[in-house]
Amino acid sequence: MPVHNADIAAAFRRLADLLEIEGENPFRVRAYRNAAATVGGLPRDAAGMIADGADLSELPGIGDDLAAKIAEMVEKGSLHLLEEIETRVPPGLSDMARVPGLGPKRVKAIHDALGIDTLEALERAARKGRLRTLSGFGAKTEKNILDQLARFEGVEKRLRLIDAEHIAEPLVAYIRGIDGVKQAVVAGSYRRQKETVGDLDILVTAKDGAAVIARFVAYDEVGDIVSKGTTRSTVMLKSRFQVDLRVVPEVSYGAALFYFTGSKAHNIELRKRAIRRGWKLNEYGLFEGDDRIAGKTEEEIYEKLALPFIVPQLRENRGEIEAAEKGALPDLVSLQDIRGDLHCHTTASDGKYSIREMAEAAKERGYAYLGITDHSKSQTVAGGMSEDELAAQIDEIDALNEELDGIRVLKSCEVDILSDGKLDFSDKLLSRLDYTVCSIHGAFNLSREKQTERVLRAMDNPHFTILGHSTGRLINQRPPYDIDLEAVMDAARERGCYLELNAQPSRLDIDDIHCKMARDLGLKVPISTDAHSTDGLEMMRFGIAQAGRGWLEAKDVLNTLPLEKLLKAFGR
DNA sequence: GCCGTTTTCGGCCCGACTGTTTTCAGTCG
Repeated sequence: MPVHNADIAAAFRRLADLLEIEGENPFRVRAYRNAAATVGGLPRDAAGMIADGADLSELPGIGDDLAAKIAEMVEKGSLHLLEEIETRVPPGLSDMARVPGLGPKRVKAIHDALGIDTLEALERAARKGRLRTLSGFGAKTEKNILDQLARFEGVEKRLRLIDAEHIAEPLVAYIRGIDGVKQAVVAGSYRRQKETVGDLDILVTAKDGAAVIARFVAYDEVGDIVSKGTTRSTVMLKSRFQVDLRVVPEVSYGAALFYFTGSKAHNIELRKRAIRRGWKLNEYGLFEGDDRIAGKTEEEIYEKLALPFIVPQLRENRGEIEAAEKGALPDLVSLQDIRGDLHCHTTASDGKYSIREMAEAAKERGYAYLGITDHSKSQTVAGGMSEDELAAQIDEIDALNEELDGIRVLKSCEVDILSDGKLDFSDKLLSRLDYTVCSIHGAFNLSREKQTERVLRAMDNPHFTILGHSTGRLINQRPPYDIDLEAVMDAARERGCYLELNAQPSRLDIDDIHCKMARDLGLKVPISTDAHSTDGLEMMRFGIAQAGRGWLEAKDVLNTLPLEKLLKAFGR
């Protein structure tokens, strides 16, 4: 069974958990966690890199030992050290360590004293009041553990960025209305525009932190107050979504914004950079001894550290600091660069509006073109068109283009890729289109080899242009199907095809890491909304956010091209 | 386990809050 980066990262994370419970050197533990992040964020499968003779020890945080362990995983599909530790440390302990409030030390103490190694046994012991007999544990800790166990299931899910916005916007508006609040902004993964957000980190500047926090915890939606100090507070909303608030003085705004935006890995790199210069960087500023030499803005912190400003989307320690040093940071694509949308639906299949209405909405957004991509005949549940209906739609679009001014409607179709790799319409009909978006809507469970083969075969069809939502994942609902996107991208480049970045907040497919892979391969990425209504065109901004996280510049995005060049790129 | 502008050993990011202590350990972000 081929081993993928996610498997290697999971093994390293598990190893780190178990080593930590064993009381191993915390820096060794951190090395495994860092390595998990590095491998998980690689634009290519480590297996392929090794096959190509790459030296993985050149990767940041990967030395000879970890490179050898990655090779071992790739070769054998398992890790000897992990198996060995699992014979000493019961696997249930790593589950216990995931209970909020329980860390490696407490888990070890509970296991050593009471022999507990499952969540069930932990709950029984807490109910019987056995935990409080341990030194360092009291009645309150025991109750907290019980409370956490009660809500343990179903809590872990991260919210889609769009859902987080719906919580954050009214909350920030409320905080801005509190007396004495100067600035209030959401930092964290929300500001980095990650596809999902685990909690909200809100930064406030004000003189009297305690007063602000008193009002914050009184917000209507607050369920439980987890902690409440004079500078920070954590609450759990009634929706079980966590919000952290931090109050700092205005002079520290930039430093705090930097600190709470993260990512943690990016922050640590910059702190080390400060240390090398004999300084200290924390959420209050950049300090030389007791003197604050920067901190009011993020820009001055980067400047002092001899770096150009790095936008939040790039702050993942995935090469952005090295790029900044070399003056090679990407100038990220923005909404203003987009000239049109290449994937949307109308009443001809499962959309809500006519072609004309969609085209007018696109024109209002300042677009020069809009591709109409209704479903093909196999998509019966989504009102897929018959051959005759698509033929009629082609004529309708030709006539409409005669009438419309300032926007060109492109003739296309979201054509099903059948399970054998054939396309769902005849070549003769497809040849009348400006381009196609070809998508998988069924047979998700094929093996990686078969699924990849299926798409490559479809791509052999000369009328194949864009692969729609390339992995089929639905965030928090459905995992991606197993497919070798690297092979697909290579094939797409050879054949003049493209992989879509679907901007739907539940899809964002391809993801940031694969966007970067496409960029590295020189493969332009179309960013499309898959809109089923005029409002749906608005989702473009989520695609732009994901593209930025994948380092895409305007030149890397297909639909920044003006109409003539776009048609040329389609071979028309 | 990694790494080098104090470079092959001896460091490794930094601070707030809670609960248990009575000066601090554990956890979290």
